[in-house]
Amino acid sequence: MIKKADGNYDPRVVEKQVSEYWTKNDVYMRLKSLRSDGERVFFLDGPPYTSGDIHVGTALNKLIKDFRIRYWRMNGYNVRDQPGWDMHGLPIEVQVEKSFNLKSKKDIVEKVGIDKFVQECKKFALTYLNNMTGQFTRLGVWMDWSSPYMTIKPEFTEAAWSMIKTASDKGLLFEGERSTQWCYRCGTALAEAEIEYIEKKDPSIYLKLKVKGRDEFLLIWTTTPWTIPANMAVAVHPNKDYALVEFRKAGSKPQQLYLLEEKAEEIGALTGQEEYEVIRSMKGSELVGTEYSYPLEGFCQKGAAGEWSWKVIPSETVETEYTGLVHTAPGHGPEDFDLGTKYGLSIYSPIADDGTFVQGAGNEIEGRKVTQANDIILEELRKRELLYHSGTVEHRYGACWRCKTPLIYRSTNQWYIRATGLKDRMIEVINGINWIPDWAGSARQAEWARNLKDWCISRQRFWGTPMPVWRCSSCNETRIVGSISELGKGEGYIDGMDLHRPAIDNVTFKCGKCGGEMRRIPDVLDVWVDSGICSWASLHYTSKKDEFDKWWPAKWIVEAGDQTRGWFNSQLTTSIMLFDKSPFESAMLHGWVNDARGRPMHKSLGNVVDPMEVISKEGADSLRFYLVSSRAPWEDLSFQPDGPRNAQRMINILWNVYNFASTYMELDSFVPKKVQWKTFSKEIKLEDRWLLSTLQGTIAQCTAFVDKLELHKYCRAVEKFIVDDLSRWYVKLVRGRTWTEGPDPEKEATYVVLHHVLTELTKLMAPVVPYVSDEIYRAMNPDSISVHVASWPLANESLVDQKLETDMSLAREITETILKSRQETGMKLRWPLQRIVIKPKDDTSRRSIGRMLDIIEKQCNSKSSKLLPVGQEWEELVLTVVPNPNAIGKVYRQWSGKIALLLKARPAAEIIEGIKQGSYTLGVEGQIIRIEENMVSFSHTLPKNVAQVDFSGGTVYIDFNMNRELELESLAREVMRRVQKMRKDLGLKVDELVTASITASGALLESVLEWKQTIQSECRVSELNISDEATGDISESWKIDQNRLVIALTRHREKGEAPAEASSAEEGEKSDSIVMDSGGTYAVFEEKPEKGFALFSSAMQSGMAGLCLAREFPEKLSKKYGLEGATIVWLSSVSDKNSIKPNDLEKISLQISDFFKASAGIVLIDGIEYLISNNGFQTVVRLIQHLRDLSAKSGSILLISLNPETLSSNELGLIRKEVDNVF
RNA sequence: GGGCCCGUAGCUUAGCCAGGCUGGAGCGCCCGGCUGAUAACCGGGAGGUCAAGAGUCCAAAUCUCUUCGGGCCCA
Repeated sequence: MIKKADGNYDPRVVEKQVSEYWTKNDVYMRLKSLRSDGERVFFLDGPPYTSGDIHVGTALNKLIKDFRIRYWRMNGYNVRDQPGWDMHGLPIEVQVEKSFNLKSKKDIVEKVGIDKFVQECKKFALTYLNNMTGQFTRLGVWMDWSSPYMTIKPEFTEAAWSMIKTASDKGLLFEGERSTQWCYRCGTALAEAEIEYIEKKDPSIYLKLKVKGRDEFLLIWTTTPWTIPANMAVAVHPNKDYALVEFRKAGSKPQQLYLLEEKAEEIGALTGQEEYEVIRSMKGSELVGTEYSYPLEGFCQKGAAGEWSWKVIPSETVETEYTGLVHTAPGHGPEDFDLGTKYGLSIYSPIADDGTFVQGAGNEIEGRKVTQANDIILEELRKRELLYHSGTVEHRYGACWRCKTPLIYRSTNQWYIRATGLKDRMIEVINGINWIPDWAGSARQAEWARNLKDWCISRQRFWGTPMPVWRCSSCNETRIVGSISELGKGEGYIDGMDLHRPAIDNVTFKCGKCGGEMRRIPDVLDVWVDSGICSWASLHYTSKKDEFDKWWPAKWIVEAGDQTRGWFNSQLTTSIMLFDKSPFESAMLHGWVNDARGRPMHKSLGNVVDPMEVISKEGADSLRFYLVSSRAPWEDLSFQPDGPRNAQRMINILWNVYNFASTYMELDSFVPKKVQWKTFSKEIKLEDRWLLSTLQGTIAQCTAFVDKLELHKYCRAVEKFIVDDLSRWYVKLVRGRTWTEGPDPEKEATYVVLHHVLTELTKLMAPVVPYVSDEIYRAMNPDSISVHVASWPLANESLVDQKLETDMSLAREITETILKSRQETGMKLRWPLQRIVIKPKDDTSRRSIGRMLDIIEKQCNSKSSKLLPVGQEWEELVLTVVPNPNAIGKVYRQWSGKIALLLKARPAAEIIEGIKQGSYTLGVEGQIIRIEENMVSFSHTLPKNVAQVDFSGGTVYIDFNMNRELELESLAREVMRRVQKMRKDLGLKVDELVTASITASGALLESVLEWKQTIQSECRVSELNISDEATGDISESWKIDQNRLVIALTRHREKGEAPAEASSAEEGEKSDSIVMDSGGTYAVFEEKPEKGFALFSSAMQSGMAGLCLAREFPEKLSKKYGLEGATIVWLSSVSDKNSIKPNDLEKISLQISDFFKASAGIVLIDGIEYLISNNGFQTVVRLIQHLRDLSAKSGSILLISLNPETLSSNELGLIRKEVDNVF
């Protein structure tokens, strides 16, 4: 049976219950096994980094994945959904360093030791793995959390080694000295992907280099004075125009500088030069070979001399910026390096890995950090009068994305993958991938690939996959280890050993060339290697080739846009090297989640939104719906704090529909399975068919959107259906039907429809709001496991009725038009309209409106409605004749004015009729005047108090005229509304009875008298007094149409008067402490009615009369419980003068009400179960409701004893709601 | 400097690819309604030079070009 919704929508309660249900019933694993025979889909999770809590962006990422996986599964696929974790690398090292309070890389080795440090890193990664798993789970993400892939596992190490071995075999691995981006805080090289660009203020200096043997200078510009010691040359563009310019300024010696000719004025202005003169112009090429003096001669160590050292060299890459002469330090810049290599310059880089100048670099600077050296060097240059100008500049500068330290270029020995060699193939492969959206691949990824650089994969750190390179200490021979079994051949290998540092460093090999000892080089791998190989490492590629063959490559991956240079790139590179193809068939991009103003979330900005906090307030479903619905997945999102709350509102509307449906389904014990669709097809009304049709359209739309991954559009279609179609229209239309008591086919048809719609709808919503959809789905389908096990709904074409949808939308339009007009007129919906008259513009409209007339009438609260035939005017319109004096005057000059007057006085219809017949005649001064068609026109005027409004299919006339009857009814509704409002203000239960006292005058009084019965029943007023001076617990007065209205309400019980619950709880279970107030209704849940009878007899002892209904034979009972003086009625089918048949509820009701009328007393009903099994649960509940009202009115006590085992917990709950207390 | 994305109401956005009714929503604001789904909900209103300009076209938020502004990535 369907159970009523548990109160209002509280996501916290719902999500807790649902997730407990999932866990308890192992729903996820059951789903997986149900799909195990389905077509295989390899979904590959991009591994998040285990170093903290999940971010809203991470949440969005997993949501999209979860959505698609659920959708696949609903379509029968067997999805490989292993989540992954990226667990090595600098961020964790940095945090662990902090936890040990370490200042530098050296400290790790010296103060803590690599072993302990690495252990701590591992612990850290695992801790956060657990933490984040919990958070993703709470978000409702269903992936295989019990067996994720982790980049720290041996299979990853082995896969990485095997990849590097292959790269080496293919000649794509090389070691080389290059100028690389270096983080001196972390003491390691970084790859392109690891650089974050920041705005940084730096020195901006113009330096004069003296041309040998002349009093002329080359003017160069740089932001890094600390690289001047390593200066080896000056580069110029061979084809650009340069000049030797003399600058003059009063009080200073003129100076002659080489620079770009076009920059002369600008550069002169920098130092306030008064005039400048171009001495000589030349192309850059003419400057090539010019020799200059090393500017810091004697101050610091300089690089080794070569043919081109400290000379001008040509370079096509020089741009026309600043002076156009570029300071070249091959040890400190990639382009400088390239130039240096080309011209045989010394790759001089006197900087140690911690960013200090090495010993011997020069007395003043050795041991100093590069940043400190800047000032010292500048000072020295100033002394030497070589500084033309010194200022500052703000520019984009690379920083370590882990620790934010600005990077330096430093030439070091690193290992590279020759990605440049893969460029062309990579672009081909990219073009073969299905990118969502298109431009992610064709524009972005391809663009990245075109600028591909060799990939520096070595890192001088500790927590990472070790580089599989061993090197002979005597002959330098290297060996690349490609597998664990190969490692096993080494000295010091222990079976199953941890493959991390420092253990791995103890494994040595004997050099095959010279017999010396080969030791591993201390580097670890870039973490992007770990994630770059995960598509096959997670499949245990090196040991289980069959798994690889079964799944690889992945069907689809989805990550944020920044992965173009990150994970997309690393995967493509490794995979093309090994397999010459992409490891994924399709890749989707998703946007960033920024703050409300569109700025990225940063701890420093204090604008970070914690998804867990949102979930704890608004629930995971609301967060999910908001994130997915608010825009196209690939666009950035500005996270609005209101967003999840609005989503919750939408879910709440759905919940209200469910609440509405389930309330009545439960009352009527609706069992969906018993319903045969066909049985009800006759009872199904227009609105039912309309909703079913609309649902099919929604299903079709949603499916199309999801297939295109336009998830936002899918969400909007769902929302539109729920809010507009289901809640605002359908429920409104069928409300009336559900109020009918007793069995009623039309009502049941509503149940069938609502049940069907809620079932299909929750399936449709399952991927986005997994919690609430499962709750509602299972409530509607109590025998099913979960909505997530269900199949994705299929639009049923046979239920689609396009015509009906069109007609209904016309009906909605007319209704809205009328309601709007009511509002403009000030005619409340509560006031019934006399009638509406609709004039359709054509047959189509008329047919449409005709079938919808009932609906329109009801929704507009009109007593009647009329649909005119096409072309016919409403006969009640007042037709007015409008004479045309021009036309009349032409024929009957002198009588013109008189004719006009006469025409106006005649009935218009008569004139029309006459003209129709030929002409209309009238007599003027004895003459017959013929009125032709052109002499008159007609206009319609509306009758009094009638409004005319147009809509797309015609015109509607709304009769706002009131008559006495309508007015009285309207006023009565006004009174009822006010009573209800006061009830609400009093905080009464919906079904609680009150006494009312009303003061009214005039029509209002008449209305109250006329509608007294209705007011009482509608507002649950037990006694309604009309008095001159209404008084009660609360009273309020109004003025309605000049008539004063005072309503006073009196509660039957005050809140403070019913402390039974509280006191009994405090005092424990003692029955003598149980307090039953007169007027109350109570239940005793007990297996045998002992306590019930004890309470009953003690009430009688206190002087109350007693009536007892029981299944046991009265005499026996009386003896057993000592019930002397009580009236005992035997509930039995045996005819007896003291017995009532259990199915004769009327008689039972009568007997009890007679008893209550006689005097206040106590009634005990034992054997409620018996009545229920004979009459149905709902009927009995209604009886109890009726009796409790009577009991309240008479100040009696109603006591029910029942065995809780005979009812469901749900039914018990409903009983509980009907009584004041349960003992 | 280059590539890509974006610019629509106070805010968040739909519509743009495939040009065509009066540019739709939600939030907020103002006004009203409803009270047997109700600490809900519903209706109405105000609020738009569709970033700016030019072009194509019978017709441009939509296509083209230019400019401006924001973002991401690369130099």
